[in-house]
Amino acid sequence: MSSRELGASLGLTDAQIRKDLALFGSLGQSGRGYQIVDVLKRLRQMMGRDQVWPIVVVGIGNIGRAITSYGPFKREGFDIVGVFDIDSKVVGTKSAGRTVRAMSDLRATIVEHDVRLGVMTVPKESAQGVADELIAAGIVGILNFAPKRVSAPRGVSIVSVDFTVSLEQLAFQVWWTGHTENGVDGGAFES
Amino acid sequence: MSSRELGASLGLTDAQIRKDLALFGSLGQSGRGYQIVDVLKRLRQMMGRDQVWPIVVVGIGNIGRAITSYGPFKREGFDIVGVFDIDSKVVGTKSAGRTVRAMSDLRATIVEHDVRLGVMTVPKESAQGVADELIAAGIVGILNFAPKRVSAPRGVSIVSVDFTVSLEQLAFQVWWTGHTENGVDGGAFES
DNA sequence: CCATGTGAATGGATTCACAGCT
DNA sequence: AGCTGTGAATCCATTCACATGG
Repeated sequence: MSSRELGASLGLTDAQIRKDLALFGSLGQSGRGYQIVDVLKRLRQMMGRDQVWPIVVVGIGNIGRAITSYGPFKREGFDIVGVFDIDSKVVGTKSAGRTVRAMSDLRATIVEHDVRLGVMTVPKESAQGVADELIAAGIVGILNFAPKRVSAPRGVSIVSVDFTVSLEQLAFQVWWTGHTENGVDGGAFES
Repeated sequence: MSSRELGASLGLTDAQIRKDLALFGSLGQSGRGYQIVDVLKRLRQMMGRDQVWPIVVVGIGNIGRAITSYGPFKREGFDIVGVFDIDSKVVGTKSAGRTVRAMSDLRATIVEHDVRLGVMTVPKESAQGVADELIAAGIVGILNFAPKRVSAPRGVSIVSVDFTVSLEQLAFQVWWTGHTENGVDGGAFES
């Protein structure tokens, strides 16, 4: 596939594609374009995406259940090795086939599976406390769904998902489109 | 508050803050800084965020329920005026105090409340179909939670939330941090 | 001939630095 | 003095354009 084709399907110019890919070495063949399967493999290797990441999910409310039953994670190399909740009424029940365990089991699971990533779907009141527990147990990356900033020591990454921000982004695009008759350039991920 | 303080708390330079705010007019006072409450009010007005957006939610599974019970939407000016599902077993039940309605009621609700935004939390198989229904009923912005690209005609905005992307972002940050001993600059939304 | 990889040119955004206001 | 708003300088990403390789 040529950089032109690749770019067209991603909404980028051919030069952009070449410049970016060239950063990772000479992945194409002059006159022939890119062997995309090989390129993907190379990129995945070089960006640490050729491994399976074990993850834990803490907080089995609506979002927690949605996460545990979310198929695409597996295919993208994420393996849920434990789901946890504080609430003793929830502990012992099943979520997407997995038994919910008590927080007291957290550390053992993390150590056993060498887990580095945790998904946190808890109420905002518990967010910082649970984050601290995760970090104390050895987690170095947290995907946070609570609408609350969580602080963590250097060396621990936090990525937050805030539905409100996404909805605001959408409202702005709609407003702007109606306001100017010009669409918003959503970039590569517009749809 | 001065541009320096504002910048520090957002991870930006003072010059950046001043340049950006100046785009919207002279919102600060020389020698005194910015009156943030006023500035926020001005910005909200100028960016169409001083109105309440009625929204509908389609698909009352785990994510749909999470959305309907998500408090911050209300505070940020989004008002859920209807929740819908295809499944007749779900129709008539309650989600966060709201009765789930049949898809046949969708258009009437949208017209009645002049709804322009829809949140779509349906399986990926139904995503395009439901999107088409929403658009046909007059929706011009869709927040899509299905792990599937949805196409829409010009003039309709789509914002997709893909948990996998967020988790990949996190995994990359963690990997990069461990790989280089340098943290990743997460920008303004790092935590 | 076709398409990459890459220096050079371009353009837009960030930073500098300071006149002017409080 | 403290701080804004803004031209000028600087930086950096994108685009251009072409020498080189298949």
